[in-house]
Amino acid sequence: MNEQRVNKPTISDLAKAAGVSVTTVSHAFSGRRHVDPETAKRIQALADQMGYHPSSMARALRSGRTGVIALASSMPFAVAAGPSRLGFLMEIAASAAMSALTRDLALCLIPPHPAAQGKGSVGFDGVILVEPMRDDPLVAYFEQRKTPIVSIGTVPDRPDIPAVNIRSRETAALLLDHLAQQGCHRVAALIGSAPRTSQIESAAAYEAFVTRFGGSSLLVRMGEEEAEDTAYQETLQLLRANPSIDGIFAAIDAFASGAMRAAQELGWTVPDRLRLVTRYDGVRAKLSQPPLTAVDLHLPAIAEKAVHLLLDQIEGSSRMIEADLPELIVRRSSQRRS
Amino acid sequence: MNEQRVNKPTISDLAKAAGVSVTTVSHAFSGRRHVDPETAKRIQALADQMGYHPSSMARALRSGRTGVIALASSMPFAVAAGPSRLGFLMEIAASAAMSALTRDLALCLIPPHPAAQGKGSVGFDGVILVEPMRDDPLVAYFEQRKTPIVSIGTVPDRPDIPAVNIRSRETAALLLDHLAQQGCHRVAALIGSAPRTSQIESAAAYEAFVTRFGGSSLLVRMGEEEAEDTAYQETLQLLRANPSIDGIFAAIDAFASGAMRAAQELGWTVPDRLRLVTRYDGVRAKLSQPPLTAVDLHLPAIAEKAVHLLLDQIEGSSRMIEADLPELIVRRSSQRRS
DNA sequence: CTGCTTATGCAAATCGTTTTGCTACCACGC
DNA sequence: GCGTGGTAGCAAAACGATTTGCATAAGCAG
Repeated sequence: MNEQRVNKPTISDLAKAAGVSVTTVSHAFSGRRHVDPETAKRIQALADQMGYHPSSMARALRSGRTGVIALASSMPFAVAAGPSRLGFLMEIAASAAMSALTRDLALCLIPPHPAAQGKGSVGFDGVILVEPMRDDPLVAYFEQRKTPIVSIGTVPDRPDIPAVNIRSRETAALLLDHLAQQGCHRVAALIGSAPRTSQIESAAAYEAFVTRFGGSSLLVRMGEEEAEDTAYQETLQLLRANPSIDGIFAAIDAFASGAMRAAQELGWTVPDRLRLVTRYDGVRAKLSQPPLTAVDLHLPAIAEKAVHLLLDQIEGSSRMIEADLPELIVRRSSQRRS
Repeated sequence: MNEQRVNKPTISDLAKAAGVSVTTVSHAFSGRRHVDPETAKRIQALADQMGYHPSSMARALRSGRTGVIALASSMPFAVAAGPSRLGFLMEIAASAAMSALTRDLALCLIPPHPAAQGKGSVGFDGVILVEPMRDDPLVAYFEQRKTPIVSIGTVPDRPDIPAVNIRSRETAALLLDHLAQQGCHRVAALIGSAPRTSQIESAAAYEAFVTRFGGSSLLVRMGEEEAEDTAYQETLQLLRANPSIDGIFAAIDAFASGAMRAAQELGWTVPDRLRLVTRYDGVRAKLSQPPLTAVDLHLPAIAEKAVHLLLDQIEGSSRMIEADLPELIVRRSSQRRS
């Protein structure tokens, strides 16, 4: 009992070794109360020597914070693992992980695994939801567990949930205006059918664009699964039925890839016969042939804001944050003279 | 003190409500000891009604397990955040997160942030290292903290650290043999200079290939930062200096992208004039024009094995796991007749 | 009735911190 | 001698679960 285990030294081991009480050691580390600099130095040295690290679990229990936040998307990773939206989610994940770590938090990836429903043995201090849908079960789940939530992209119909507005309306407007400027007269839109704010606002921006510039609306809504193939099929139909189309706005980059394939198959050259633009400037946009005009959404900044907001949320205050304005990145796929 | 807080109900709240002791409640949940089915049912119902969830922190403290494992790569995310190896790492991350969750573990992403050196307030039960380098500081760090380690791709010079062998030698051999079969006589190799097993074994496989088929070695080693541009530059030089080259083996997909650009700029058509293959079958390989012949490394399976192995490791036993054999995916970039 | 087993439940110790009172002790001015 | 203030440090009570050892009761054979 009073032997030292092979295991990690505890605070009381350290206290004993230093000849002080555990309280003093604790204060020496946290600085919550003054301890004699001499003593503090001795404790520090001894701690290093013994390889003492305060137990995160004990600290968590006492403080009520695990120091872990979660990143969750309602889009099954299995779907995202096709190259579809993996890039988008993971770019956020990587940035959020960095932001979290600089605040001494760890970031957990939690896939919406069916088996994980009831379980989830780990407690999170908060969760960042990526582009949740209307009535997203993840929202319900975390609200029931009273876990603070921050959303990247507002939660449709839930203005009460703090979110980082990723400005999907502005993004869509940017792209559509660009197409108009490039001389497009008949622009179609490929938009996801899931009720996420980005898709809802993209659709709204498109409708506004159509009524402003005249012409009938050519909006195709489609599911996110098998996004590229679906978009391929739909675009084939769309272009055949509407030979006057000269521009396409794809609200998801995988849609753009599919549309590009369809256009090429029909012999519509991009950008001469058809201009094609998409929102997310990921690998797809960059590597496409020709490269796709897209929008820099400032994802790392958005992730950083989300972490920041979540921390506020955990500590009580709540508010909404606007992301930086998105910026257009013009590439060949939409330019007047190739 | 005896009032119920606005906060989460504890086990003793529940026990009081059910009219039993905390012990009984605990047993009812864990099943470590028999409790009357009647009582158990009542407790369950009450728990659901009150929204009781056992505190993960208390459980962690008692059991010594946080239920959190980490995924770390020594490749700065900042580098990976260019589209370079993001795909590779993140595909593993997504899969590992799923595997972890099915075992009731959470997976944390930990970027090698400079500021995170001394800190890291969260305790991990174990860590999965992705393709660590020789003398990787991450290895030293976690060894010092006595955190169980499992590596994806063996740690060079550290056969004692349990790892999932991702069979880089076989992967390289597969690709090189394919090139030979396609009629290549003079194959060059683009290989990363970081001392990771994948690169070391790729180089070895290449040298073996060269000595077997004759001809001189054309191996270019280059850094991982700015991978695509570096490869572009190096390939330009390489092709100009060696017009007889008819095949390139790129050990990193970003290298392949750069090489492709260089070839196209020099007017070497792929695959007619030059056949190009790479290891990782990610977005780059699939979206490249022409698409790249690559290898299915079975990353999800590898991630799953890593999690499994780590769990063994945490519980004591230790061993090495072989990944499934990699499989060639032939695409246009390397085929004899386009 | 005694002795033995099985079913059920409880009280208390434990995990490693943080935090709250409280006690010395010293020095100073009156 | 005595209050007053400041400094250093300690003991003990949380935090919320799990687990061990013990207690009670019932069932049953002898």
